[in-house]
Amino acid sequence: MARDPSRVPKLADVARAAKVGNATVSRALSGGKNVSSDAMKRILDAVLDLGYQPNRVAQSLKGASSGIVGMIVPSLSDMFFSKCAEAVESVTRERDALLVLVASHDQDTNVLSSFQRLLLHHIDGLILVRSELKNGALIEGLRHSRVPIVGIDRPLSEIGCPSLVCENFEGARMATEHLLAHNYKRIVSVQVKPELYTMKERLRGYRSAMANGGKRPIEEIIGSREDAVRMLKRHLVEGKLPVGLFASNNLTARYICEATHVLQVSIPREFAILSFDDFDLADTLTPPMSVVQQPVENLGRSAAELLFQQMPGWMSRQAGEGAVPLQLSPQLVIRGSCGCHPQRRTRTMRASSFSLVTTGD
Amino acid sequence: MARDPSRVPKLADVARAAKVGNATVSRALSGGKNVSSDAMKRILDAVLDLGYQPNRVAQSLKGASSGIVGMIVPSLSDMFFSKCAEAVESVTRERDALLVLVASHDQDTNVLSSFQRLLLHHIDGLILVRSELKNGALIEGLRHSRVPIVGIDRPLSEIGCPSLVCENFEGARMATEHLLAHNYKRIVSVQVKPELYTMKERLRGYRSAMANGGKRPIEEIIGSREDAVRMLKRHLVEGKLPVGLFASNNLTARYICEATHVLQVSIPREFAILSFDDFDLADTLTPPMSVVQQPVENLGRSAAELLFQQMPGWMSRQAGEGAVPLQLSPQLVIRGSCGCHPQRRTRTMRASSFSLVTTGD
DNA sequence: CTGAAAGCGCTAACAT
DNA sequence: ATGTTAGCGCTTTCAG
Repeated sequence: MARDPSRVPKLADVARAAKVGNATVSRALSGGKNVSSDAMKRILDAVLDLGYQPNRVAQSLKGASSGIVGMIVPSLSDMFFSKCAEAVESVTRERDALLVLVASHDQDTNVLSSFQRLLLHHIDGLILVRSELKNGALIEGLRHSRVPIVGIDRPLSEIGCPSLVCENFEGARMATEHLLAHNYKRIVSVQVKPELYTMKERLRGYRSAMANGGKRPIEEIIGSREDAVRMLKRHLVEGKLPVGLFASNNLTARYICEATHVLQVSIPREFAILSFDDFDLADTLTPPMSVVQQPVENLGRSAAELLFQQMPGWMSRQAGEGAVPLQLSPQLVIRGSCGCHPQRRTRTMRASSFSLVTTGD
Repeated sequence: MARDPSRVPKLADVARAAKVGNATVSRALSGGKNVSSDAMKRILDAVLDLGYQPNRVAQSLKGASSGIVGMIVPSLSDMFFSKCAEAVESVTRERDALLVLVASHDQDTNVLSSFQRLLLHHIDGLILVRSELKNGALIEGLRHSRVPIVGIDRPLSEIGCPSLVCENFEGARMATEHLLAHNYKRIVSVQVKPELYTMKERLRGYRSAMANGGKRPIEEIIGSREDAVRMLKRHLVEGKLPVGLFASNNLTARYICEATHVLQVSIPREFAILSFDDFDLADTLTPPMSVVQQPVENLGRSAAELLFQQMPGWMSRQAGEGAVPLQLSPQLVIRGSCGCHPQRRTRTMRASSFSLVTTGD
């Protein structure tokens, strides 16, 4: 029978009901060390009876953990980031923590101000996604931060923090090799934001594969659908063999798709495409888009789990369950746009193992 | 010259530096009422000098606002919701508040537990997206909540809170009328989660238009791509006229797209499609998908602004700037899948005004 | 094992 | 206009 209707029970109420001191309740509820089993029982009863839940604000003012995790992403509406965020959110929810999401729009100044804002709220940890870390003040601020930080999509060596990234180099190399196997006249790397870490790595992978194949790398940078149209026009080729395009991420792929649509050119007859990053409807395009698929869900979950391991007072699931690997393998998913015979079955390949998998119907 | 390196300055530090009492600093920083311009100046100097920023945790413990807004969405990785969230986040960021995002996965129990968790963190307000509100305990909890709540995508009449929704009925009616104008043999409504408020409204709109057109409504419910395949097979028609499909949301449209792809049927030769909800790549499909576009960004921003208006201590931008309209008009965007001649230019129509707009190439 | 008491940093009376 | 003081609800010494 719960006591008072409208009032939120506080720790002191529990103490009174259990006929013990405040301190004993506090101890009982956090670890239960130094509490007689008798007192413990009465306290637990009172907690249940009153429906008591500790006030997190008071807890965090006192210096204990706040139960709030921050996450800074470039954008919430990009599928890659929102899937990451969703994975992180599910971990925080499992642990009864809260996730604060902030969009940086790829601006260091936003990252810095958001970070400070988060600190004022006593966050317990931060997940930083694809932040460029150019700004000196930002780097200093992060480096001396007392809250643990885990990165995603880019190493955080500048600030000495762990980060979860996909094997971008391998993925790009694998993709390029696949295109090479098709014997296209030329194979072009197309990127949208070449300054990003991931883009540089993927470019390295592309170059490496091209060098191995004895081909001259051709590298394009676009920033809009219109750019993509101009770029495609330049590469419209007389010969029979189509051009192979390696799109470095989903945005690039989207621009190219839109451009091929505008130009009414045929895929993969005139242009073959293979893209980094999977996306909605990729397998419904005509032809379905072959992609290098990142383990997005896994990146998010692992980052969150690693973060919790580093947050004092949030001991990991099974303590010492093992280190989280910081590099995750992408998969090559062949669907048709690369020029492969459009079959019903999708072929899949993992970067590290190179095993060939076949997925259902 | 900032004082101490590693220590975060507190209000008392400012007071000391400015040679005034704590209370004066507090007053100066919140409204600046009852502070001599002389003291004010010294305080501001000290604040700048020390780089002081008020500790939000202490503020919220004291009972003032916490600067945290909660938002419960069914999913973070669905474009509709993540775009909403992004709009809300940009408003909270403008106001120096933080946005906590929680995924409910359409489960009332999750909504309830998340709501309680949010309350323990003293959130200032809540945005509730498409919650079904079946659970009695949830309704009670929300109704008696002392924090303002604003809904999105579904009215919140059960708990007496305002909500921003799209004119679903009008949008669906408009879409169906458009399909009717094509004179298809039959026009079928397809839905994925008929129990949702939006789906019911859209069904009403569909029925209304069908009744007006003197046609018998045909209503399908699917839950997967396989369902869509079976559904399409059933409707494969002998005659020349294709079947017109009204997909009630983007997920429905996706299933149908995948199904047409599997069945290798031609759009809009055999099946014409018009979908509620726009989505990435909709205009890159073959043929591009005609859709009823919701003003997602606007829904999010308006909901957030309305919420801030209701949060004590966060007076709205220009006080009394006017009431936020709770109904927003969707737009009909014709791209080709409905059977219209695939033109370069996209035709657009707003639900309320029915003006015909033409958007550039 | 337990409880009394001192804050965490801030705000809001209540004096002055 | 300004300073003093009493908490907000909790954790944590520190004596019993």
